[in-house]
Amino acid sequence: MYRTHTCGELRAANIGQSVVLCGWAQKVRKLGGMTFLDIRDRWGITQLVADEKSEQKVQSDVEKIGREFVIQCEGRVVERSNKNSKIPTGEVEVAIDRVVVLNSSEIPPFTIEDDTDGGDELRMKYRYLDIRRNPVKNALLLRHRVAQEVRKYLDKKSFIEVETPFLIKSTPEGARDFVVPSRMNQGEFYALPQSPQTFKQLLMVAGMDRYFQIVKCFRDEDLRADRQPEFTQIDCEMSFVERDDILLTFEGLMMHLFKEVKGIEFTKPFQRMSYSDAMTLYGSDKPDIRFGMEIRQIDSLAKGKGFPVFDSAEYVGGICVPGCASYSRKQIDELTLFVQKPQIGAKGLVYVKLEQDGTIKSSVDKFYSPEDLKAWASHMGASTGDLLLIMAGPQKRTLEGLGQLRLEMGNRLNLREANTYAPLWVVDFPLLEWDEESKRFFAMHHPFTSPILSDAHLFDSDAGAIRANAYDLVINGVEIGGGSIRIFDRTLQQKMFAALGFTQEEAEHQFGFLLNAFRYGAPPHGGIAFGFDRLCAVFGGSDSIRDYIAFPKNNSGRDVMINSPSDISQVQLNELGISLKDKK
RNA sequence: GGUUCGGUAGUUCAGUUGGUUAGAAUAUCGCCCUGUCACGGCGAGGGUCGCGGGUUCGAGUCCCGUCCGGACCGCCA
Repeated sequence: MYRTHTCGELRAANIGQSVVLCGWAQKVRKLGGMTFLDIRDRWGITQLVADEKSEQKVQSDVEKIGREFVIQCEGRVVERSNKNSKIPTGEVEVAIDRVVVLNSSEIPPFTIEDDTDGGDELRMKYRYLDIRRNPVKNALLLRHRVAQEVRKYLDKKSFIEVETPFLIKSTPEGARDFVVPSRMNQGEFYALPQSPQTFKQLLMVAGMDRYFQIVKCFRDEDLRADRQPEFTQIDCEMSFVERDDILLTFEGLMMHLFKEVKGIEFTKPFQRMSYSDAMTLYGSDKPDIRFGMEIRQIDSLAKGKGFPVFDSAEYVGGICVPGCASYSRKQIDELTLFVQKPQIGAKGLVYVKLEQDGTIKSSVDKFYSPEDLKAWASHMGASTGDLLLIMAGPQKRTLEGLGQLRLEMGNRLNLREANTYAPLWVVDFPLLEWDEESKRFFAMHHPFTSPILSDAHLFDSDAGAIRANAYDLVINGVEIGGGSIRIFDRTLQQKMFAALGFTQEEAEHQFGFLLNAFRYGAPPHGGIAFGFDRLCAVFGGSDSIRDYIAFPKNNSGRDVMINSPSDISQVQLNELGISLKDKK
């Protein structure tokens, strides 16, 4: 045994014991006659001390220890004369009897401290050092805790964990596939799964009834702070269920996680909102409902008064920002620039200030009387001291722009507190999405999503209006999970494929295995998948999922620690029957 | 594919209209220091200013190109 205790364990109750600790040297503080040495491991940090009473060898050994040396120390637990209330082991220290350097260390490229001096790139390159730091270490511990609680809850609810293959078949719908060449079948390729979607449905046909898996998924698309090429889902599917059975089961999972991991109890069921309400009120299919500031349409009040911008717009609407009537010209200009960014692309921003003295000032005073503007204010629920921000233009874009402006104002007014959690089910998504470029419908969720059956008659008349029996879980404006009731009827599935522009042959070629399975008695089923990395980040109060992944990739999909992707040898290429195009 | 911000000491950054020997903090090393815990004091070493080209008497600074990194748009069923 290298050690008797961990570095986070010793308390006043241990005083007088002889102990052996192992860990990394965090910091050596020499004070002339005495030396303090902090030793650290996953569990915590303990102060070691050598002074005049220590043997000469101990004193000189301690002085040779540098940062991040791996050391073993034998000593006696003593009470500190100066206690440190900031750390759990702060009442005691270990008087060193013997210290051994198990391994020395080069000087690390950044400091191993909570507030490190290292930038992101460097930390990624030396991720194994970064993980020694508390913030990253704690993120991984949190992730472990969440995973364990997921398994505990789902196991209790009779779900079983089944592994599905990673080397599968490329499909045309959805994200770009990562592709793996086959040596034994030259010229052919596996694809890595974007999710185990079809396999979990096959498991339902196979009678497993309730399946889950905490599983890696792969999508070859450009990255963001909350998107990695490989990420983890909590993937679930249930048989003989309707939508509400699923919502309640997984609302239960979320409540369990919030309680066990965060100590937060939800007493009421999660709010539910239709996709169309989410878009009209929040300009987003993943609204942050921690704060109000809902969008209001004012077409009927704003049009026909001679202001050409509004008169010609498909949609006029705005948000009421509480208490911001005092915003300066400069602040309003900033907001105008914000909505004019190419990412939002608005033409401009109209403001109406409801001043404290009861007067109303706006950027469109020329066109609207104070009475007109008062009508806007009362329609938008504004009161004295509030600021109305109005945008106009094409309906969808303007709503989305207002949605982004709303989030920006929420940030500016600190209305998006990290420790407040507002979960929300968004339901009744459109089944199909029209793509202008290819002039065809795409499945908004995936091709196996069931329409709401009362809408199914619209397949031939107005397919774009069909609502899907699909749902997303949104927490604090982050899409945490989504799923649907699946089609289990062959005729309906064929209508769906037809709407997506698949011929019978194409459908057979791509999804024949699933359609075949459906010939042999598919139960009604549905499921959901949660973004595990995002869920952990939300629990940790962070916008970036990277700290919750032990070894993440950077913006360009590179692992800067192992330097991948990388070349492979000509021998490997030959074996695979692959020749490379010349780079230009 | 696009927009935008950045790249200067091991690290995080500053560096004025283009002008002497490129600075600070921190880390590192040395000396001093008996209760530190962001220890303190004194001192030292440490630079391909991402790379290439251009403008100029003179470029860290201006221009062009390129590489790398961050955020975002497109994309992500």
